[in-house]
Formats: sequence, C-alpha cells, structure tokens
Amino acid sequence: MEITREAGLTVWRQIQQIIESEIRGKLYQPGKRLPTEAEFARRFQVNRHTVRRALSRLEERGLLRTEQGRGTFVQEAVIDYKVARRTRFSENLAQQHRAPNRTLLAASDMPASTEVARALRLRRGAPVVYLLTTGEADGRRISVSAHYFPKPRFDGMAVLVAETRSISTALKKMGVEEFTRAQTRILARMPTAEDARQLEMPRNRPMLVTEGINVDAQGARIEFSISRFCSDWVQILVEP
Amino acid sequence: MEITREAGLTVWRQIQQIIESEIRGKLYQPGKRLPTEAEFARRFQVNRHTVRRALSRLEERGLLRTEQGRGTFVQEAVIDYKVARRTRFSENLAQQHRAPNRTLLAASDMPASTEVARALRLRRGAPVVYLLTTGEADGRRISVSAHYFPKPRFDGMAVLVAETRSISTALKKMGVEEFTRAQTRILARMPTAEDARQLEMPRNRPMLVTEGINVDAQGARIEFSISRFCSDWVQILVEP
DNA sequence: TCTGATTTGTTCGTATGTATG
DNA sequence: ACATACATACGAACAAATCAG
Repeated sequence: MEITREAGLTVWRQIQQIIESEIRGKLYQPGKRLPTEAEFARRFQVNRHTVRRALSRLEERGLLRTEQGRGTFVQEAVIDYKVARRTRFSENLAQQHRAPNRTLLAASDMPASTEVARALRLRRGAPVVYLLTTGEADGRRISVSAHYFPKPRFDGMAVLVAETRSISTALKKMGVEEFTRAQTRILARMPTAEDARQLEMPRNRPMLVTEGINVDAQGARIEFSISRFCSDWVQILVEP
Repeated sequence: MEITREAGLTVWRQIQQIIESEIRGKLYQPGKRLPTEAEFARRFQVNRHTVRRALSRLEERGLLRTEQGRGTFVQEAVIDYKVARRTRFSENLAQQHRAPNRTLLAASDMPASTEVARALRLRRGAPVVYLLTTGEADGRRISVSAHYFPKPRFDGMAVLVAETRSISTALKKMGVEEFTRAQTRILARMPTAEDARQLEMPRNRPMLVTEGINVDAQGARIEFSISRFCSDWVQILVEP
C-alpha cells in the first residue's frame, strides 16, 4: 500500500482506509494494541498529526479505542444489552451466542436509602438485601450491578445467587416464577476510580448506567438494580 | 471521603467531585438546599473560597443553583427523555411541564449510507431526506438529531418541519397519522469538537446517543434518527 | 515509593493548495 | 488579479497517563 500525494484523495483518508482494511483483515487482532502513532508516521512518511487524524476517525466509527499512555487498541465487537419488559441477563446474552455468567462480589443487609426506598416503595430505612454482582460474557466482565431486594421476603437471596450464578434462577427458587421490568432509567457518566477498577476500563471512557425496577406478576416491586457498563463494549437495545 | 493535598488533583477539584457524587447519589435531593458554604468549609477543612470554587464549577455545569442570601440548591434540571413504543418529542416534554421546541438546522437530499440503508431497509445509495434539528426545552438546547426519511415519499419534509417546528406534526401533514418506535439503540460516547459545539457542552462530559427507527401503522420504516444528548441534562427513561 | 521511558493528548505556529467572490 | 476563507499537512513543545525497574 502506497500513499500518493497527487490524487484527489487526502493523505489522512488514504491512511485511514489502509488501517481500516488491515483491521478488517485481522492483521491486528481485536483487543490487541496497534503500532504506535510514531510508528505509523514513520511507515507512511507523514507527520504524527496526519496519522492521528486517520486514527481519530476510526475511533469515532468504533473500530478503535485509544488509551492515553497505553496505546491504541482494536475495538472488540460490542454487545447489545437488550432492555425489554422481560429482560433476563443470561437469556439476553445466550441469544448472541455468548457465554453468560454472574459472580457475587459482596452481599449484606442494609437499611434502604432514600433512592432505594422510593424505587421499592418502602419506607426510608426499611431493611433490604444488597448484592453486588458482576456480569460476564465469554469470560469478559461487562457489567457491575448493585441489587436491592426487600426484606424479609428475599432473605437468603445472597446464598441462592452465589449458588445459581443467576438472579432470575435465584428468584425462581424464591417462588418468583415470573417478573417484568417496570421502568428503566439510562444515563451516562464518567467512571470514578472505583468504577474503572471494577469494570476493568480506562478512566477516560464513558460508562452507561441503568437503573431498573422489576415487579412480580402481582405488580409488587421485588428488585431495584443499578448496573454499570463500559460503553465501549456494551450498547443498550430497547425493544418493545 | 478524604481530601489529599499531595496528589496531582487540586483540592477544589476533589471537593467538586465529592459533592457531585453526593448529588448523583441522591444524598441531596433535587430542589433541596445543600449545606452552607461554611459547613462544607468546616467539613473539608478548607477555606470557604475553596468550597466556592468547587460549587461555582458545579453551578456552571447546571447541577447547582445558588441564590444570594438563601443558599445553594440542587438543580432539578435533569430531563427524563422517555422512550416508549409511542414516543413524541413534544408530548414527552410537555408532560414534564417544559416548553418544547424543534429547530431545523440543515436539510438536504443525499444517498443512504450503509447504516441508514440498513435501518430504513433500502438499498445503499437510495435517496433519502436528511434533516439536522435541535430539540429545546425551556429555551435550552438539549438534543441535536439527524433524521433520515426515504424518498420520494417524504419529499418536502424539510419545509414542513421548518414550518411546524415538530417532526410528528410534519409527518401528520404528510399523511402519517400514527407511527411507533420499532427499536432504539442507546450508547454513550465522548463528544467530538463538533458535538460539543452543537450541544453547547464541554468536551469532557459524556454524551448519550440514541439511534431510533420509527415505523408507520403498516410497519413500513419511515424514519431513522440519531439523537445526541448531553448526559448532564438528560436521562433516558424506558417505559413499556 | 520514586524515576525515567513510552505513548497518547493538546496547543502553539507555519506553509500550502483550493474554492469563492 | 486579488483577497479571503478553509482544509490539509508539517514541526515543535509540553501535558498527562501508564508502566517497568
């Protein structure tokens, strides 16, 4: 591949197309680091700015991800996290042929905060079961979630979730055959240091945060959850 | 939460982040008064000027509102942008008692890109009407959207949208009495320089991006739209 | 814990070609 | 022919994040 400076096409566009074809041709593997900007600049005999312009366009399009001080990486395929009336983490990912898994990081009883109380229609300070879990797909951590269940109805959730590695299976064992998602709020924010550590993501990439309320067949609120995703790996798909 | 004076981060930035996380964590309820500047100064062991600097930055970003002689209040500015089967920008905001408006920034005919063609079920390169609009609430710009409509069915949309200042009203005048949202994809990313300029937001705050497909009563795809929001102002609320 | 090397991110300035009126 | 505006490209320097020793 050669860069020409006479043709109508600008230099940075030619470089963009070359790198893009090399990514699509799997010359650089997903998740792996690309050559540095300086190396590209040497290879194409251009200024680093010109390379940066090409890379930045590819980043906008989602083919690349750059991390300050670390390098430029080929973006792995994004996961569509479906949100619908009936949303189950494991079914969600199984449909996309990805191996799902849920791991319990922490569990405790605590009094409901104002936010949790309002979501579960409890009094502030009422006892709830708190679980902190991670969701994985193909062994990669894609979400960290806080779950709140009203006590005493859901005493013992922690043990069940740890055993079954699934919220929906644990709920079934607690006698909740069917549940649906009443409301989901979605927002974006930058990760705190702890968010970044838990999600194994860089601090300069945005997070998607979903706050969801699940209700049982009778309409009683059984779970409030706050899930955090790295937006580089996960998009949310809303389907009626 | 502790303030450190050694790290690279200035003291007022640390305070800003702590207060911001407390606001986002709903420790201070929207509309309610925050602790006084003097109380913050005591708590963080800093001068009141330092606290004021943190607060003033949060006010710039719209999270706070200060009133001389009364105190500092959490701004209830976050707009819930509802996404449901039947989503209308104007009804959406009218429900929240906010004055909605839509402004046409640009309009043209163009051939469908791969993405647009797939969304509208057209051949790549098929002619579409492209509109760039802004959505406003209470005079503040909250979204910038690109809309794509298939030609020739929606020839003349640009004029109608400019006149009616509403997509749904314009569609009605084109004979589309009823339409529903078939799918919505939601993602977060950092704004480009152009995004930031159009949304009047800083470069270091994340954006929420929604990609939506609308279909008419017969199920034909009539619109593909990509909307960008500043996540500081807007959250997305998914309701079945 | 500190230091230096590496890598990306940002901001200057300069020069050139092209399209427009 | 000239002025202006804009995008492209190069160069230098420094800031910020990361990482290995």
